Amino acid sequence: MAAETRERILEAARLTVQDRGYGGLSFRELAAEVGIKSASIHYYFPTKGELGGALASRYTADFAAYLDALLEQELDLPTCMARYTDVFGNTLRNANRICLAASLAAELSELPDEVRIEVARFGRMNENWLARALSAGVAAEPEECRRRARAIFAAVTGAQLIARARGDTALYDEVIASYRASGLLP
Amino acid sequence: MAAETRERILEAARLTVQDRGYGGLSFRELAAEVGIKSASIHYYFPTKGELGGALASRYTADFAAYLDALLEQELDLPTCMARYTDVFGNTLRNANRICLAASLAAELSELPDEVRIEVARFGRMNENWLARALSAGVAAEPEECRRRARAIFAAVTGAQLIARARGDTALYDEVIASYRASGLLP
DNA sequence: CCGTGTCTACCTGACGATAGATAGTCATTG
DNA sequence: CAATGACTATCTATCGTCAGGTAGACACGG
Repeated sequence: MAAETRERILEAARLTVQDRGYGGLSFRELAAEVGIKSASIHYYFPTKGELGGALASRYTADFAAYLDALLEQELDLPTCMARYTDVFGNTLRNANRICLAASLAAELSELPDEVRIEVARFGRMNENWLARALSAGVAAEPEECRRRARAIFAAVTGAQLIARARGDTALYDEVIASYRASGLLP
Repeated sequence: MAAETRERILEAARLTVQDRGYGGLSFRELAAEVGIKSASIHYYFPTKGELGGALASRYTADFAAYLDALLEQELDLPTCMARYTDVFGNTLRNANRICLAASLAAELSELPDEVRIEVARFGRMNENWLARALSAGVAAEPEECRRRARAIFAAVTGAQLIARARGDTALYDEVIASYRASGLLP
């Protein structure tokens, strides 16, 4: 039970931000969900900015761990990409939530610096991973891989956002299929 | 000066939401920008939800008007698409703002119903327009046009979001170029 | 084995700031 | 005169934050 409360706070905070944004996250509501008092959250995270930073940092780390394990399976490129887009698809299907970084990016000017930095880090991490995955599959030049990686990350993020805005999860899969058909997605 | 204040409120509110999200919009700050008192805004928009709804509705209408005028110019398809992506690019270059609907979509669960409805309407409008533009240029079947239209709208939205998150406007143009190179964008 | 000190993991209670909202007032304009 | 458009003043709710307290666990010197 030691550091478990800290985990539960981070988990609950993540789910809230993915659904309602950084502004929709309040210490009191969060505390009620976890089953403690709001002041206790300050014990673990002195300020909201530190909570947001820890949250985003953790998110990137978890995401990266999953993706790296995926790359080690040495799947063929289309399957690997399908797994990648599935991560975002599952988030969407799971109570209509979007990528934490996308949620935060929309409110960028409202964020403390430490959170903003983490949002950018998440983007770079995805870009790096995608570039690696692409270069392993096709013999394209590094710069072309990087450009394509950015495009894929942006496109997948957008698909998630507009599918949710329309309240239709199936739209995500349809858009991803269209990306594949057009040649954007291997 | 009659209905002019109302316009100034809507304009200022739009800029704020595009930068800081719906939650970042407050009556007091907005009033200060316009040069009136917060109570006076309630005269025009009794609740925040009504302000948000009017704002999003106006945004969609203005956007649609511009796009329809674009279509009437009967440009070739690549040029037409370039004009379309330029709209989002200009928004981004203009003080690092994103599409109003994308900003709102990220906070979807925080929005009053009337605003949520308008966000979905904006998406449908873009999809409809893009489908029309595509069908005028290439002899593709209607359903294929629609799917492609959705994909383009999603991809462009995503490009805007991640370019801002990374704090690099040039990233948007690069991603758009990559969409074109991969075949997603005509 | 007892007492003292320190640490963890919370809690109570309150702070000032700010949020959206409203009732009532008043000057200007047609 | 009556409608319009803005005002003052205030309400209640909620926000992040903080000072300070407490119950229990653990270590250690005598």
